[in-house]
Amino acid sequence: MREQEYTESEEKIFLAALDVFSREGKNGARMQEIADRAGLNKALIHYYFRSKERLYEEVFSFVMRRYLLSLAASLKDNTSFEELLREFVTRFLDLLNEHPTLPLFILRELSEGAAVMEEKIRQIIVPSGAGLPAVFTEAYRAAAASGEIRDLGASQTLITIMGACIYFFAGYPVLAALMPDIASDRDASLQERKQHIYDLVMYGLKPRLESES
Amino acid sequence: MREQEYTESEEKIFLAALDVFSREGKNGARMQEIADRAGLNKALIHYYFRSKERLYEEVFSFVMRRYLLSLAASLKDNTSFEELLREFVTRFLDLLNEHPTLPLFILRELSEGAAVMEEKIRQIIVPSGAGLPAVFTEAYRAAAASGEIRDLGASQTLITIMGACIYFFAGYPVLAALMPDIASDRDASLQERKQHIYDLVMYGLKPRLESES
DNA sequence: GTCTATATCTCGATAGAC
DNA sequence: GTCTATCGAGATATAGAC
Repeated sequence: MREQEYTESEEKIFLAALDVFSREGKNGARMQEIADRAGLNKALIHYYFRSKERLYEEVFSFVMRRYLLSLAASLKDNTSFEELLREFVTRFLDLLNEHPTLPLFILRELSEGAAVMEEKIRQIIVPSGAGLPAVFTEAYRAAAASGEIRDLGASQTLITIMGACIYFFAGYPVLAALMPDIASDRDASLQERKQHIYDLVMYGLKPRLESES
Repeated sequence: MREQEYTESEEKIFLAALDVFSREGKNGARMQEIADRAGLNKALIHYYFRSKERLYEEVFSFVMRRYLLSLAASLKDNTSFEELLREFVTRFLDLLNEHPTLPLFILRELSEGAAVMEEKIRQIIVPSGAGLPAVFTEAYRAAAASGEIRDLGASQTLITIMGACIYFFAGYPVLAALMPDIASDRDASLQERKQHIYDLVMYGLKPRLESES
């Protein structure tokens, strides 16, 4: 929520919780493990955060906000759609690589919380992320209007780009098991991935002269 | 595992477990809820499946196998890469739409199980899914060799396609909160999605004549 | 095979000393 | 603020009657 006003112990707990919740999920996480990892005891967690539920909420809000703000930031200050796309893909993949558990952490919460959390989700997502699709959509429409790209729908395109980025991390265990070339050098595959997504999407959006279907 | 040799009660339990585990995850699921939903009692679950862990494993294996086999099936018997792509996207999205909890169910397990499950994962994935990337890769390489498409890497392209399909479902709560146009008509968005992915990818892969960058 | 009743245990939460 | 010790809810798992 704030993290500025945190005392030293509070922050130790928060960081430990971030770590444990990311790996184990809300239900899988154990207060004891969080305490151990923080180098403190369980009682202190309750002293500062009252309950597991509240601690989790604070961690989730923080993660979600960081995630959306980071995405939104990478969309600002680009001169062309082409530059925006390259910047977005590069920075998004770098962000995910720094925090590989991040996408599943968020997605899992959304599926488990479903109905109950829906309202809370909106409270977090909309303020932090409002800039995200707006900036992208605006840039997309401008580029489409000027003829720089085809209009396949801004939202649909953004979903495709994000999915293409996220799935590399979220689905990595499956991918690695199925594709030896990906498993053999993860870092190289990730770098290739930046170029691949940018290339495929940009090429797919650019109008072509009168030729094939 | 088999489901053929199941008795009637066994199958009731299995189906109830499939339902509950899909919605709640391994840790969130309660044996009591599975028993209630099966119209039986907890003791019987242990009689047939011994423990929650074993029951979960059987459900997970089944889901994973069905998922991979279904994907692999949609790749067979296509005459051109273009047809294969259209068929794959359409059938994959239909599969996910029928089982919207499926992607997160699998992804969650992979993240939680991580190190421990890695070996078991391979035992399930590789046999069931071996055909998947192989068939795609072969078709991709043939099309690339004949000049029908550009060679951006078969694995990278497959990851992009799968990610673009899966994220619509896995990330739906975020997407719906951020994009009013998606939220307003989910079914229509899903149908658009089929066309969008096919169009963007196919157009992005097709070589163009000498023109712009 | 199926049930009820219960044992056993894990974990979140609290009490209370310091 | 921080700790140890412990409670009590709720979950998995088992015993044993039918």
